Amino acid sequence: MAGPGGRGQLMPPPEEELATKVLQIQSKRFYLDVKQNRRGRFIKVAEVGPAGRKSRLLLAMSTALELRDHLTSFSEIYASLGPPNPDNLPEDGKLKSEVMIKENRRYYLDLKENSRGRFLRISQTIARGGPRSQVAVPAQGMIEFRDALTDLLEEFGTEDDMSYGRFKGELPEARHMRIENKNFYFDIGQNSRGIYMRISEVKSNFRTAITIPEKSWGRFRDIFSEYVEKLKELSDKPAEEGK
DNA sequence: CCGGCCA
Repeated sequence: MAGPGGRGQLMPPPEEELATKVLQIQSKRFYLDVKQNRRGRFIKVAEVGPAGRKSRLLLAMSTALELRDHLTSFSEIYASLGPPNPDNLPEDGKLKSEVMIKENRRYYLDLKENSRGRFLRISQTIARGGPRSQVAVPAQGMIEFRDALTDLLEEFGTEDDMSYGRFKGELPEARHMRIENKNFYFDIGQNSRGIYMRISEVKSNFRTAITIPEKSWGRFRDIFSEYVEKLKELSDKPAEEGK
């Protein structure tokens, strides 16, 4: 019920709104809001359809940056596509797909085509089988959408948010590990001080994380191996008095 | 002038 970070409703988290951009793309309106709460800055994307139907999506700034970069390659692919041809569509209608993984959230980007035309579906899942929020951007509007994100990121992205670019695509992918009832997430990131690994431990409504600079990974590894050896010695040794 | 969706 309570999502990660939900700590009861005594004190609703103060949420500050920093900026809003409104895009009109064909019959739809998109609101891009930069907001900020205790957990940091994020962009809320809200889609309002012609009948007032709404759907929304939350993006951490670093995810927004990644999405911005994907939008560039999605629009290149879109531009290179010939006229719609129902005969040679893939089964699922997907012309190109990407997945972005951000801690316990997955974002699926799919350039799709149906009888109405082409569109980019951006959908977000929290845990497996969990709620799914999504927006569908008409393919014609991807560039406009990307430019709006770029503006917001340039103005409101912190140095850490924006520094991801240099190594993008070269840094190892995030990993996830489930051990008993704990989830561990490993994310490699980069900021002005260098590369780091963030290890998050996530339980139902609790999370903690540490950030380990890349320079020290070797020492961490040495300490781990040392402990692994020590424990092995202990368990190899027949039971007797300690020390 | 919409309208897209269960990994």
